[in-house]
Amino acid sequence: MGASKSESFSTAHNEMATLFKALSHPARIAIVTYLLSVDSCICGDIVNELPLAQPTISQHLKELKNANIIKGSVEGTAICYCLNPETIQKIEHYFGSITIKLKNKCC
Amino acid sequence: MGASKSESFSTAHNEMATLFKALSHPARIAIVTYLLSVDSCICGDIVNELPLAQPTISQHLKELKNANIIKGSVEGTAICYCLNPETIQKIEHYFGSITIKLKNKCC
DNA sequence: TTTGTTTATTGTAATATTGCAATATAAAAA
DNA sequence: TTTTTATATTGCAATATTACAATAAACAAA
Repeated sequence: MGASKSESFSTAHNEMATLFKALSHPARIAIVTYLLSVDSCICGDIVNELPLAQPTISQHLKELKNANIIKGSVEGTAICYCLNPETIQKIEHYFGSITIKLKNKCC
Repeated sequence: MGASKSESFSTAHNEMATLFKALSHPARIAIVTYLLSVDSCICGDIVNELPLAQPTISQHLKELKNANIIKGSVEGTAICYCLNPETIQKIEHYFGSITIKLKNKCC
């Protein structure tokens, strides 16, 4: 095997897992952190910032984009990437509701 | 290649990536959801609940445990698993601080 | 048009993950 | 002690991910 049996799980569970998978690599966390720390958000800046080759960064950006964690807009030759607040809030809400449920439990 | 260049990134970035990787599979999301929905938290119940074989569940539980997302305590022959509130709060805080930073930005 | 700049895609090698049968381990029950 | 019950480990096949060189695509500038 090797393929995960995603069809055996609910859409909601698969959606959350997909979001977390997009964030499960240090380079992608570094990209998110970088996008938060700067005003502009040009792809080339990310390539200069991270210790990875340009095709690798492009691949990581694609995964973040596919998961709707970032959005990209064309700015002439360059592409400006930024975080998608909706998706961030979605994840934040997920953990918020877990915390509420945890308060009414013990172990 | 195939190995991620984790040594090129900060400890903080690697730690967050490790937490998200632990949550990046629908079976592990389903386990977290199940633990939140029940009072008891016996391993065998999880095996009955999920559409995966016992060794596979055991492997997923191990990954959640390694990431400190769940804790397990021996109860006779059985093992009682539960969520670790500290780790959940850590992740919740991560997104909380992102949201705050995002409010002071535009795209 | 040609050249330079920026980002994406393709192809591929190295490594990691997933799933499970078989088996091991550990503790309770008989 | 032997048996049963519950969970973990091992070994392996199928698949996915990661990284990057080479190349392509898209667009601006000369």
